[in-house]
Amino acid sequence: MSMTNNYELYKVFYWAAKSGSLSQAAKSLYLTQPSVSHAIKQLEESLGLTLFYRTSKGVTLTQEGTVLYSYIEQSQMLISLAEEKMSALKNLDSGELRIGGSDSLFKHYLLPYLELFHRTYPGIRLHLNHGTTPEIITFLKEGRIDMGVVRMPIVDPQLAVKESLQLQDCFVAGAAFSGLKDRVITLEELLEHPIILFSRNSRARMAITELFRGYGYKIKPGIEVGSVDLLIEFARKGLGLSYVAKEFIAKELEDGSLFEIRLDVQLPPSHVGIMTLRSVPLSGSASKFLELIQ
Amino acid sequence: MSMTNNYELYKVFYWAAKSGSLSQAAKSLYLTQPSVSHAIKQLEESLGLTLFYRTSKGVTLTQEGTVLYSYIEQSQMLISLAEEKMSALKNLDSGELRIGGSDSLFKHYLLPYLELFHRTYPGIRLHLNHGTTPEIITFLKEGRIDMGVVRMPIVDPQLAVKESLQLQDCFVAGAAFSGLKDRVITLEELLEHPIILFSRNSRARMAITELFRGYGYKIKPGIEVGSVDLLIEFARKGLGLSYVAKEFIAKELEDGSLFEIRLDVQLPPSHVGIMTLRSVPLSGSASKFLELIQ
DNA sequence: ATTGGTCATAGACACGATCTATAGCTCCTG
DNA sequence: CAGGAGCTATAGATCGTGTCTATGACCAAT
Repeated sequence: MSMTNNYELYKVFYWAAKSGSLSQAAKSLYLTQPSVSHAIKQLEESLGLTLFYRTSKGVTLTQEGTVLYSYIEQSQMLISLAEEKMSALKNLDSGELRIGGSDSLFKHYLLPYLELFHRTYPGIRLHLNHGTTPEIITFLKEGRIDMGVVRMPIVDPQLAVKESLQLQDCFVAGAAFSGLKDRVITLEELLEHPIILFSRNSRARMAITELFRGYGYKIKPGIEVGSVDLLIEFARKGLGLSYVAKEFIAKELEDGSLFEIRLDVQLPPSHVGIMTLRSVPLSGSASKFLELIQ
Repeated sequence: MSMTNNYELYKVFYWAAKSGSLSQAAKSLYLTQPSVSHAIKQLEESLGLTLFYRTSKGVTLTQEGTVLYSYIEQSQMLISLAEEKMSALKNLDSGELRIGGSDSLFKHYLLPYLELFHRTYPGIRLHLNHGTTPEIITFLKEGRIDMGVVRMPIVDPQLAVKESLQLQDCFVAGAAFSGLKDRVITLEELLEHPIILFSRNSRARMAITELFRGYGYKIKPGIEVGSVDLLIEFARKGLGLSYVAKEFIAKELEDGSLFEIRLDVQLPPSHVGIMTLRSVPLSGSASKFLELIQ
């Protein structure tokens, strides 16, 4: 579709026009002067126009050459900017990292890594998209995020999932239920108390519902909340027993504002996985972040 | 100074990104698919980044590729515009023609040619710069005009001058001097009447002064004017005898509002020359106009 | 399973970009 | 005025590389 079959000629033209000398242009381009002379001639022939006045002290643009230069100069600038930008992207001086996940995982798991990453590569813009697991998967497949951080298990042939963290969920309570402290509680007894669970469509919620059903019980929360922070807060205020990953409440267990309820059954651990699209290479920033996490 | 040694790769990249298919790009560029595949690979390697996701139904840009595309697209657009513009310049659909000369020559000599030229090439912008002969020569040497139209003789080794029109200067008068009609007048008698001449620094003025001096007379105008139109107008109003090229007053001679004064000496013809810079190729529009003039 | 599309790879070839060498020109200098 | 130092243009040889053909691997749809 283009009339000139070699854009290289424009590069030569640009340098020749810019420096006003074919010899100078040759130096800038690491070519010899005859090469440049020839290139310009080729360009002139292919356009059917004379672009330069040749004098014994260099070259100057003709009317037509001046017009051409005004376009080519900008075009070269853009390429030059593009190359700078690409170099920045390569060195992770620029770019973006888009992660999907739940707020709780961001806050309680990824936060320190994100901090470190941001300090190491301050030029990379971080985009944190929160959503449910299916939403995250959709985002990923649409290319709107680079990776997703969700609870396992994930079964999807398009996704590469790497298990990265094991969580031990448990029931916890605050001072209001101190009668349950230091004892082993049965599921039956547990269910006599108000239960605080994560909202219905979450992975963790489905897992615990399933678990109780396996033992022949139906778990029915008194309170449903949308964030781990509220699970913790409500338990502390004595509104009920929260079901939450032990790793997320290390501080509260430490200072005694919450205690773990020991059950007569073993609650299964859950896993956090990092999903990426199997078929698609990672961006520079994404692969660097993955590296950093492990 | 540039990191990528071949801008051709960007062209290939552009078409591949634009069409989302290496095969398609190959068709657009009149290449084979492996060539395109290889070119993209080369570009990716030289940038150190992956630009495309390859799938079995084409390619799509990666994050980095998208960034690159945003620059390259514009760059290609500019080149494409440049090529269009160059084509227009070549076909004289666009461009400019800058002529230097005196108002009188524009009006009485060039006007019909300018009209024809403008009708033939309406896209060409005409710039008419008037000035004295030395000014015109300066303009020409500075590259501010493409050609100059002035009275001969011009002696300047840098200039190519083509004689294009012979003018016969003569003295004319209007009805007020009808006593001079149908007679042969001597120079002496002529000088008894008020004379209207062009302003002092003009070629025509210098020529006539010189001529009279050769005959031993000193010509001293009663009125000096700055344009041929005023020469004509003042003569018609009877303010004196104007010295003017016969070719410029064809209409007035025809309708009888002016008549030529016959002298006992032969007034030398003068010539109009078209000057161009000897060392410098003409612009497309300029050479076309020269062609048209002859 | 077959077909038709995609992109990737390998290896051969030929064209053309680039080089060296030289010439012509203009300007400047001793 | 001769000679030198710039500049660009030209000619011809050479080497590199861009391009091709042929083929493979993969995927999706029939």
